[in-house]
Amino acid sequence: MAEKDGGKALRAAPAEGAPRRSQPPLSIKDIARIARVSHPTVSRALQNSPLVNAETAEKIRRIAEEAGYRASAVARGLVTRRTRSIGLVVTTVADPFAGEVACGVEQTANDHGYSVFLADSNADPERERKVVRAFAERRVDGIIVTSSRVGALYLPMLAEMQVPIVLVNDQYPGAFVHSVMIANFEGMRAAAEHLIALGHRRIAYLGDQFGYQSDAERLAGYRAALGTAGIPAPAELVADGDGKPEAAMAAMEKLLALERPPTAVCCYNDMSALGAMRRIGARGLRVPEDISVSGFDDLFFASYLQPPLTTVRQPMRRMGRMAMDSLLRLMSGEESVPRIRVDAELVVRASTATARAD
Amino acid sequence: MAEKDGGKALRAAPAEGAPRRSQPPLSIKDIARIARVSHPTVSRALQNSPLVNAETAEKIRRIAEEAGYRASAVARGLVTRRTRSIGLVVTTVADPFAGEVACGVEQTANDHGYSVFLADSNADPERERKVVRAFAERRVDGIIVTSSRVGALYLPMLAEMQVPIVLVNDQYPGAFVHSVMIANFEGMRAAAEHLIALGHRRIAYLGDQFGYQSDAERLAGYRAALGTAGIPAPAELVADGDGKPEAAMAAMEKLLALERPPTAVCCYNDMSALGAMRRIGARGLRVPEDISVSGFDDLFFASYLQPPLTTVRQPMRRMGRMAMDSLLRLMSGEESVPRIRVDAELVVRASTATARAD
DNA sequence: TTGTAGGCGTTATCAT
DNA sequence: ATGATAACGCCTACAA
Repeated sequence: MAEKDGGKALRAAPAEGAPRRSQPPLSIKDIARIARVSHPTVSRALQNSPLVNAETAEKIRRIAEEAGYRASAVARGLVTRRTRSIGLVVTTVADPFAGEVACGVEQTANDHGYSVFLADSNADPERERKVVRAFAERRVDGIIVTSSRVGALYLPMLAEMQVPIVLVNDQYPGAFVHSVMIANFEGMRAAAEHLIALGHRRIAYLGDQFGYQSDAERLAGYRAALGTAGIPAPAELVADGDGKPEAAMAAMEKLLALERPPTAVCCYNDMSALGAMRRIGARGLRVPEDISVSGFDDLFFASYLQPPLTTVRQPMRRMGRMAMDSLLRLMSGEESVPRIRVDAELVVRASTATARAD
Repeated sequence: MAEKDGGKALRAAPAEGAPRRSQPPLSIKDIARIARVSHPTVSRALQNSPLVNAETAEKIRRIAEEAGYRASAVARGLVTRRTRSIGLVVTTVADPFAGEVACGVEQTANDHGYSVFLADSNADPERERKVVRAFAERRVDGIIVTSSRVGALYLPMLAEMQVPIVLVNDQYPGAFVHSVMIANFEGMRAAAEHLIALGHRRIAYLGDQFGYQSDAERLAGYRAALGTAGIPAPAELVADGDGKPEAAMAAMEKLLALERPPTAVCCYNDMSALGAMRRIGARGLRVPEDISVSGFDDLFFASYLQPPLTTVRQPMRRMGRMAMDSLLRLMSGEESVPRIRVDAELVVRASTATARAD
């Protein structure tokens, strides 16, 4: 029956300390032998090619299914020169913003048959180099970068790979890549206007010194709101955090130590707001009675804080999906994929209130 | 000079709508031609094989470096039958616990030259099937599963792949896989003992009905503490959430509606505590004055809540690293990789206090 | 120390 | 409609 056996049974034991698979996975030739057809026919049948007899195709598919055959994506990638995999770079997935975006990216990717390589850069140049190298070697078809603290040389390195890149909320001057961006300016302006409408006149901005473009745009939105209302925004009211609670506490400390402390604070993001609120509480002051606080992102915990946080919502998961959608189009050769600007939405909760009459 | 050219220049334009790379990546043969050696020599040089002349090797490495050559991991994977990639399954990376674990996994993986495929299962059976299929086709060398709500048939499917699997905080009766587990029992018992020491006698447990083993063990720890202290733990004081704030609010609601509501609540995790505290606040009650609340995990926001949350800390990132360490050993053929039990640490903050004298 | 030959598991290009 | 054959880019014998 099985006259020639292809030597599969003879295959030597795996080299050096790595007998991981007891049985090597079935190959297309195994299926071909069982089905008594050539392996190209199996290939065609499994791809639902019309070039193969319907019955034969059905039979082959049944056999493959029963045998638990899984075509090797690595072999396919070698010949087609497309791996159907993408690289996703984040500073750290442990960051809630990055996690949400990653979730959206991953879902859309999977829906379209793509797998996602995850890479945390940790804002470490050394690690960034390794990430780029790894993605290049893996021959990913495209790359998405988000919440990056990436150095200036990082992106060019990625660009050398000759694959499309989509940035989420990170844009660089003269960017050579596509992007999905939240409306930073308008979002923060709305937050500031909200505080102004509540009667605040002494409003601080607690920023992210590593936020690059995002921070610059949000700061500009804050300034625009104050400017339009004829409210001064002295330099002392602009404090630098780093987008995380810890640094925000220190920044808030400075603001509270001012001769005339602010009655309201626009924070760069919710993580900063977390730190700011904590520091305010530690000083024996109350939010919003003594100081109003607004955030940016609307992370899952925002509505559960005490008091619930007024913030500017980003549809993070959807932005991840949009980024992947754009990447899919770029990968399929589309030239005219638009850069996307996503509207931000002010969500008013209880951390902002009418200014004290002081 | 270049007599035979291998036809590279003749290569037809990429098939159907996908001219993604303007230039195909350099191959090992390209480097060989430039260095005027054979490609196996290049291969050896790049692997720092002692079998190649030191000078030649140096020259080859220099040329490869200058040319920006990146060996194709997909071609290598095909021949070596090891992809040096692993699959990481989470219900969703947007979950803070999963994010932390993923971060640890990713770092350790990268440090050892492994790449990580990320897959969100979303607790959706359909998606779970796709994940398994994708990992099988990608020929991952190993798999890590965490915070899974996976169905009972899911794990066996993964097991069919014949690659090592490591579970983080998920264990099944008669599990055939390795795992890194937090000390659920001892951790929750410590939390309950802490509340008992504060004088509480009416202590509730707000669980996770999908938490399987984790929930069962934590519940047992809670019961053990109460039992030892001779305190009753009637069924009405055990409420079911799902590990997320929303459901915890509903569960807390039920507890508050009891004829004799609890004076303290042990929550399955911090996300549940978030919801519980919110509901308590919404009822006009105060934490910890009226009700003490404890969590589990010590997520980043725990210490920033108002009041800061008393909780049982899991070293999540480290657990991710440990899982990857175990997987590395399993992948290299080690037989005796121990299952790991990680100690949990009670972190007392301000959400728990002396019981009201009622 | 180096080169030649073969094969990993697919898909693609020819024949038939 | 199907089968033989040749890549894809790399690694690993074995030969020189």
